[in-house]
Formats: sequence, structure tokens, C-alpha cells
Amino acid sequence: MKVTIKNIAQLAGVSRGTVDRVLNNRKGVKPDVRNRVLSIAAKLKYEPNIAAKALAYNNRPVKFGIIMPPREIAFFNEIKNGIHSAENELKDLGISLEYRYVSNQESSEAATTIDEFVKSGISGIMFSGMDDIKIRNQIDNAVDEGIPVVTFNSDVTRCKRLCFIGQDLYKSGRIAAGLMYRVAGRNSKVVAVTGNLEFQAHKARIDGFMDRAAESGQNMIIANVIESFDRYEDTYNKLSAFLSEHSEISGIYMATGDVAACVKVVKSLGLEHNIHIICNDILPEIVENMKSQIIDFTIVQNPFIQGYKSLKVLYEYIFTGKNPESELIYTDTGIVITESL
Amino acid sequence: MKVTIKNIAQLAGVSRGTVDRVLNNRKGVKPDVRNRVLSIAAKLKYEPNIAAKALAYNNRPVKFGIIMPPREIAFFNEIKNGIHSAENELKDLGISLEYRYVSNQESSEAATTIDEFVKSGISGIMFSGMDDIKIRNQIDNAVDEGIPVVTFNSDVTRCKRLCFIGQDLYKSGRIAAGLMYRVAGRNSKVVAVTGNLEFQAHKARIDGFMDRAAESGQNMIIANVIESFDRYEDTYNKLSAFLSEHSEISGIYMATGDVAACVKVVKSLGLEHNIHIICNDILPEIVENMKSQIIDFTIVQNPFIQGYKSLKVLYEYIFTGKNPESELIYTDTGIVITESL
DNA sequence: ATGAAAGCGCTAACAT
DNA sequence: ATGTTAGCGCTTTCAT
Repeated sequence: MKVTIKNIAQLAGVSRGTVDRVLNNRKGVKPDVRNRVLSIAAKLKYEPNIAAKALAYNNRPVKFGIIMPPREIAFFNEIKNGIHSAENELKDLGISLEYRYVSNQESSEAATTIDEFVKSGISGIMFSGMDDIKIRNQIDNAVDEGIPVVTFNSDVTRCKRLCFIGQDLYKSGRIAAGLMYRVAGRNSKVVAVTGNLEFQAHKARIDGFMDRAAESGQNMIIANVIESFDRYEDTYNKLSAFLSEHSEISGIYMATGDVAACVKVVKSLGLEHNIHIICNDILPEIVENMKSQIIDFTIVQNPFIQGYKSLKVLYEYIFTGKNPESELIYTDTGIVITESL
Repeated sequence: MKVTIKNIAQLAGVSRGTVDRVLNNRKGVKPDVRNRVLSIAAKLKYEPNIAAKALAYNNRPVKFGIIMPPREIAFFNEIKNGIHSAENELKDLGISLEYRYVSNQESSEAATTIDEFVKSGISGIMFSGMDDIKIRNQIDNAVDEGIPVVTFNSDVTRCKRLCFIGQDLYKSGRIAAGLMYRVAGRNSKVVAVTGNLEFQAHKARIDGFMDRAAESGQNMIIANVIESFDRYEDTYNKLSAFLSEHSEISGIYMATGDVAACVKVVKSLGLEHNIHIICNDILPEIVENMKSQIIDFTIVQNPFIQGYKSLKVLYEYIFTGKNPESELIYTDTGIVITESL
């Protein structure tokens, strides 16, 4: 039989209003009454009815703030689609959303935005941006004020966020290695391109790639790891220089970096049929080059689910008090070939 | 501004009770009143508030019936997990579930079960079973009685079901071809194993495989399509006979059939390192043989989402009147390698 | 055939 | 500090 605040009120000998105060941590209840109510609720395994809650909240919906990089980044569109999908499911359940698009090149704008949200009395925050000290501090501040924060797509480490929802970078590197030895074959020599090995997020993919290469027993040699610093030119120049001198290379893992630059190098050297390329995510230039069979595989991270799940987790936390299943929620790491599209 | 039945009632000059009768197709309303209410609702784009609806339904939850094959089939556990997950989200929203496990070897049990559900006054049905005339008729009967039916995992064709939610078999065949030419290489010769080419569901994968092989420009030759009739022995014997005589084969696509039998043949002929195997789904024997690198890829169909989405679609249809996005809802076709696990 | 009113579980404004 | 009450939008019983 389901337990309601009415039941609890009777057993505790108080009114429903008081039970509501206790259960929602509102002030103005004597400690002993509060404890009595709390212990009864726990014993009865009380769980709030979300439909009733939503209906009561109807007029003043609970507002969540969403902070992410500017919309032009195509990748984030899929995340937004996921958020919209969750919003649609929850639209009658008493929530409203507010978006803020801030730079992910410098942190102060994002930090300020978090602060503004907190001061405006928001109930929860979804955040995707830099892993930076200013932001870390603002997140901690929000959490200290009782406002849960979920990071998505790209984590902010060592802070009090409720959880992170995104991809497992290390695993995506391992998968890249698995695919590479399958297509490039035993004893092949390959090269990997990353952004900056000093960034943990960039290094994780390379670590996964190298670890799995070593474990696999396929004797796949990683001849070089090129740092592109996320610049087209670095990718182009360094890759071009290296491949020109190493004709034995039969695979490129584009962990991070400009895939168009990579493709251009390969074509200019006439290596389309000798080199296998594996990259990440689904961008227009990647789709195009998969269709023409110059890119073999791309590894994806399910951005739709990242958006969808982030909102759901926040909602669940606020409305039912349930903590997420884990502090790190990884979305499935998928493999895509041209036939998948 | 959101529209409620109260608004409609005022504009139509009737009571909220009458509006409710109209909107839920209950009888006892004069045709002209009904039309008036209906047109006002349409003009105002009325959408019911599901929280309110759920709360009102609280005592007599809407019951959905679920018919699927016996639980021992591991594959269906993931589907059930998906259903449970959706159920959990909807648990306060006025639904209850009833499961029936019936044979998928013969159709009369399933047909009878549908009929029982209909007679018991159920509100909607999720069905997975044979594509058979008896079942088709019972589904049509249910729908005629106003009970929506969603088929999942395996479709029942040419009937009045609301929609089918499951995998795109043809596409999974195309993906298998794409993977195969990547690992087996240009000009390779491969063999495919299916169940029974007379079954549309079995044939679809083979069609996809062959179509893509032809299109790809890789000159991959499909040397044989073996029918296993879903028997271990047929798979073992036919494959063994064929491979013994054709040492040039470098790939096996197990579209349907016993993967353990296939692995055994390959091992007994000592071909582990010369033949690439691609199969479907994640079964214990497949996982085991992927780990030991004898199976290269397995193609998966996201059973969790199949279960989750089926229930959600049924719920949406009943509670908000929304039709599913499409009559055929395909879940993502994924690619899994040992590194993905 | 239609209206009026109670009630689903919870919140919040108002009393005390 | 605590109780009382109205109300969220919809369904359903009971009148008429």
C-alpha cells in the first residue's frame, strides 16, 4: 500500500502541513517533531507522488538552468535534442528551463553565469564547459547553497557536482585500437593525433589506445603521437611531414584534431587506399569522407542521451530525492561506419 | 497560456463533466454539444495535463498487458530491463503492468492471451511473438475494440497495430557487409549463414548483406548462403562441409544460426586466424569468443530501448492521445567489438 | 443528457 | 511552531 503524507501526519500526530515542512526541509519545525516525522517516513518507506507534486507546483514551476557553449557547434545540437525530448516528457510535471550560451574558451563568463543563476533562485543547474578553478569554485558555491549541479559532455573535476554524464574517453581510445588492428592487421605501424597531452581529456583517449594496443597481442606499433593543439595547421604540417618520411604507416587514429586536415594530407600523398583512418564524432566532413570510404570508422558518444539523461537525473533528484546511480555516468561508446548512416 | 477543461467548459457553456465525457469519448452527450466542445478544444489546441490525469486515475490505474516469449531467453531480459525502467518513471502516473509469457513456437497460446486481455478490459497491449494469421486476427480484433497494440522486437505484419518497435534487419545486413569487406579485404570470398530464406525476417538481413556487398565496389564475393533452419546440426554440418572444400573463404556472416556451432567448425578446421566472423546480438558464447578474438564483430539492436520505448509509446498514446512518430520505429543498430564490453 | 461536487497527494497562503 | 484550507486539472459518482 502506498504511503502518503496524510498517513505520516496521523501517525506522528501532526498536521499534513508540518509533514510537508519536514519532508522538504523547510524551517519552522521543532527538532523533536522533525525527527519523529522523519523516522516514521523512513520506516514506512515514504516516496512522494510525483504527479501530485507536479500538480501542486503547477503555478510556480521548478526552474532549471542550462549552461553550454554557443549553439553553432553542431555537436551540441544533438545534446539539445536530447534535452528537449526529456523536457517534453516532463512538461506537465512542473519544470521550466532556461538556457545560457557561454564561451568555452575562457572561464569567467561561465563562472558569472552560474553565480547569476544561483542568485536568481534557480533549483538546479546543468553545466558543460571548461574544467577550471573559477568554475569549480562557483559550482561548489552553488552546491553549498543547496543547488545541485550536473556536468555533461565535458566534466568539471574535483568539485561538488552531483554527477557527470558523458563519454568514457579512455574506453573510446581502447575501441579505436581494437578497430585499428582489425583493419590495419597484425604488425602494422600506425600514428595517433591528439590535441594536447597535458590535458587529461586528450590524454585519456591516447592512453586507452596505447594500453589496448599493448594488451591485444597484435604487435601494432604506435610509431608517433602527434600533438595538434587543436589547430588545422599543426595537424596538417606535422602529419604531412611524418607520413612523407614513413611510408610504412597504415593507420591514423585522429583522437582529437582536424579531420579535414588529416584527409587532405592523406589525399595529397596519394595514400587513400593504403591508410586506414579512425576518428570521433559525426561531423559533416567526417560523414562525407566516410561515404567516399576514406575514413573507415568513427567513434561516437551518444550526445542525445547525454542531454536527455542530464535533465532526467536533475529532475529525479529534485522531485524524488533520488541520487544518480553513479557519480560518473558514461553514455555508450558506439562505432559507426558509412553503412550505419 | 495553457488550456484546461475548465476554459473549454466555460466557452462551450457546459460543465466540466461534459467536457470530460466528450474528450474521452464517453457516451451520453448530444451530438451537437459534442461537436461544439470538440471544435473549441481543437481551436484552443487543448492538451490534457498528464499530472492531473495521473492523480485522478490514482485509484484505478490504467493497466497494460505485455505478451512475450518465456523469460529464459537472455535477450529478453534486456528488453524487460527497459520496460522496468519506463515503468519506474511512470509509476506515479497511473499505470500498472501485467506480464504473460507465451510460446513463440506456436501461435494459439499467444492468440488466446490477447483475447483474454481484451475481455479483461485492459487498456493497451505490448506484443512480441510470431507473425501469424491467428495472431494478426486477434490483434485486429483488439484494435477494433479500441485497445492499441504495439509490437516489439519482432513484428506482426499486415495488422492494425499502432506501431512496431525493433531493429532494422535489412540495415544490420548492410552493416555486416561493411564490416566484412573492411576486415576481409578487397576481392575476398565469404559465406553467409541464415535460418530460412522463406522467412522475411531472415531474408532481410541477407538481402542487406548482399545489396551492400554489390554496391560497395569492393568485389566481395558471397560464395554461399547456407540455411541452418535454426538447428545446431545444420549449421555445423553444412558449414563444415562447405569450408572444407573452399579454403579460400575468409569470412563468415552468421546472420542467423548457432554461433557456437560456427566457432566449433572454424576451430576444428584450424582456421581461427584466417577467417573473420561477424554475428548478431550479445550472448554468452559470443562474448566468450569475442574475448578470444575469434569473433570480430557482433551487431546489436539495443533491446533495452525496445522495451523502454514500447511502453512509453503506449503510455503517450493513451494519456495524451499522441500517435507514435512513425509506424515503424527502428532502434539504433550498433557495432560491438571486444573492446566495447 | 447534463450539472454539481468530492477527491486524487501535495504545496502554500493564511490563521492561530 | 503548527494547524487549516484552498487549489492544481482531471475523473467519477451522485443528482437532476
